[in-house]
Amino acid sequence: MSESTEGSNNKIEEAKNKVISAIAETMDLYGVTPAAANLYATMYFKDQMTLDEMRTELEMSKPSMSTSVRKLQEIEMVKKTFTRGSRKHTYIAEKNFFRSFMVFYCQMWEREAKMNMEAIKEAQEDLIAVIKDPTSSPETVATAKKYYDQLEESKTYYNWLEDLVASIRSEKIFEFLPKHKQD
Amino acid sequence: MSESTEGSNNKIEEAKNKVISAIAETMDLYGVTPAAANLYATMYFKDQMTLDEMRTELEMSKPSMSTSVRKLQEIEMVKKTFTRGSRKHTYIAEKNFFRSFMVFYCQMWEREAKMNMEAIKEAQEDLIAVIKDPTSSPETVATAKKYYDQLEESKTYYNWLEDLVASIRSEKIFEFLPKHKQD
DNA sequence: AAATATGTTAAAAATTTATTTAACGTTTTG
DNA sequence: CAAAACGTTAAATAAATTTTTAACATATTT
Repeated sequence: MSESTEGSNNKIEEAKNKVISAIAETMDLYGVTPAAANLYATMYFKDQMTLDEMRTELEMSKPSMSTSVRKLQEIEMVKKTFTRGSRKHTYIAEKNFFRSFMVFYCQMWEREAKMNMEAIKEAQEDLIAVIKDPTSSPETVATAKKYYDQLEESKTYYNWLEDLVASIRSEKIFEFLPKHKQD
Repeated sequence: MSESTEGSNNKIEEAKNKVISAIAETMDLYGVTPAAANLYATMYFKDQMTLDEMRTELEMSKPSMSTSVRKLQEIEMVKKTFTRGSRKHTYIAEKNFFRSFMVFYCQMWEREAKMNMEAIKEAQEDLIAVIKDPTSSPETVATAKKYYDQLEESKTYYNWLEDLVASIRSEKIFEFLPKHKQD
């Protein structure tokens, strides 16, 4: 290879590294480990990778790569692919950020809505019992009512969150907010 | 206080605790410390609190409360209020989850879009230089073009994220996805 | 002005999380 | 069937984060 083409190749690596760093840094905030974040960002520029390639490329241990790739599969940012002829498992990165967004946030929000709604329902049942209890003092009943109403009010938010999830899953959101190029 | 009203009050505490636990647990995933998560969830059922009340209620150190409350102020889930007559600072929790959602995600997504767009722009400049460089081999040029196109494609996503942020900030999103009760 | 109240910063300790090394279980190859 | 390849699990180490204790700065009261 000529020396100047080697320079061009280095420049390509440099360009990739800038994007890899940025992706990995923002992924940190998504609750994945640095290893997983770096791994995904690296795979974003690869067609497919095996565990051994991962650990060579990132200079990390194999179990670390194994764990990271599993976590990435959970949030569907990486898929396992069958490669005939190879004993090694091969993995590819999901390169469509829209799909990653969908899976990640829908999972997260659904969990949040479900958990909190469950707790709210139980709490409201308790509060109703207090309100109906004839031995509760008027102040106690008033307090129970206040909290009941506050919780009732908050349901609006969780309903909305669930609607948001549904509109993303069904892709209806893209009718309201279309995908487009430019900038 | 009669014994049965005391029981009712305990029941109210129990009801609150269920919701506090659920909120705190989901907040963990939002990148705040357990102390901050518990603090917010506790404040959600209070009118206002001082640092000393916080540490009494959560049985934690004052610096921990001080740090937590500052973090919560950053993401605008807590505001400082002026209470005349009191030397102590008083804080109130933002109880409108819609507003918390807006501030938190808009901050997060804007940061992500900005950071990654910046990196993409720089990377694309590098890649164009490689493509234009007459000493680059045809394969190198092809590779550079491939990455350039991949990055160009991904811009669509970041543009969309920014549109999403704008539609949340302007509240236009609620025309598409209205807030409503029921369930 | 001294003593107290309030909140923050800095250093230390404790806890949690991430990563690695080592061991293990399968499967495959020679 | 023994040896090697591959991946995972478990225990140990390393690193990072969270929380606390202690010291400090500022303002307020007496």
